[in-house]
Amino acid sequence: MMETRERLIAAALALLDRGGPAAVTLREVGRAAGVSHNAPYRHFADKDALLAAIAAQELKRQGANLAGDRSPDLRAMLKGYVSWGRRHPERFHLTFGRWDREAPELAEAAEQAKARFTEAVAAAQRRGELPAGDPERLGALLRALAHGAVDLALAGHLGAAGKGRADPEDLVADLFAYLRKSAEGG
Amino acid sequence: MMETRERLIAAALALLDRGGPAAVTLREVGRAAGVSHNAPYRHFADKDALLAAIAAQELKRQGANLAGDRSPDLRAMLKGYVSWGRRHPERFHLTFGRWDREAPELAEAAEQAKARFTEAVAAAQRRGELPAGDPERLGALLRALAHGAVDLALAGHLGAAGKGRADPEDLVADLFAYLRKSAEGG
DNA sequence: ACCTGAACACCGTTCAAGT
DNA sequence: ACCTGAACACCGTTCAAGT
Repeated sequence: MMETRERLIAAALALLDRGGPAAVTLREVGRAAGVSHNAPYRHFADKDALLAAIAAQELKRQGANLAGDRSPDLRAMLKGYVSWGRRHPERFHLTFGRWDREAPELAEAAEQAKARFTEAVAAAQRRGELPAGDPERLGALLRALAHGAVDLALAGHLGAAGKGRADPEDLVADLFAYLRKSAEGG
Repeated sequence: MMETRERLIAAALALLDRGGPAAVTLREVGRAAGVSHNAPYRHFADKDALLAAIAAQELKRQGANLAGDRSPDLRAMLKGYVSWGRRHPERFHLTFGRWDREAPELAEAAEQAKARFTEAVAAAQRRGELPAGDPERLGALLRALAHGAVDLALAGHLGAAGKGRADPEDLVADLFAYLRKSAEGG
């Protein structure tokens, strides 16, 4: 039997996916977890803390998916990020939205993910696929593009299907091509 | 004297800036506008429609700011977008967040802004500052980067001040540099 | 055409109390 | 240590009624 805390998180995650943070009512969470509507307060400070726990769990799962590979490929990491965001819009917005201090475990998970990503950028630079320079800053460029492309696509601001249509995957590939060309040209 | 509808939008905008969409309660909006808490329903279908009206107004204002210049500079447009987003986080999230059908005037304002931007991209291409190719797709790359950089910065995911720190403005400048180099190299 | 007061169903949160 | 039922203040929305 799952612990109450885990059941609460699982129930909240299902509600989040269905209708966003507004649909995550503690009453519905409690009902789905088989407890009263204020039992969550024994496990989380408030509703925001419950949502922060979901975000931390998503961040850790993404890290775990990549932990299998000894040195994960940069393109694979970005592809995974993009496809996860498009598959789970509400988790994407929650996880990479604003957290005011909230849970320290969230900040730690984010820091680890960033470090892994920066390492993959440095590896790609060594292979000559990316231009030289501070890998953290180049990594920020790649993360910002992937994040923005997914966010705009989810909001429908990237253009409808047809002529000028560009998927987030296309934009990431475009940026890689420009960066590689820039690296060779130097 | 402002029309009631305008006073409602102005009051809602002030509340949005202070505390996000959750702080925009129709009761508070009505109080600030000097009407009852359900008078807004005479002007907007519901709370979401009121928020959509704010988003449309912001989009139009951004367009009006650029309308002064006959052929607005691409860098200036992106700089304006970034600084607006950083100055008004709640408006940024609302305006470029998800709208489900909502108001048609919103989609129209967004379409106009995109067209103006694509034109500026094409002009920069003619000047040789950007590589050749579909201007709409290259524009999507630039918009996605600027949008993602602002969003990550607002959420605190771009790194704290210090070593690897990169502001959205820095990332936009980096991308321009890579693209120019890529254009020259070809 | 625009506005109001009362009412309804819902929500986050607190609290005294139970095991 | 964990959970419950009742209660409080708040919210979006509807409705009958007013000018």
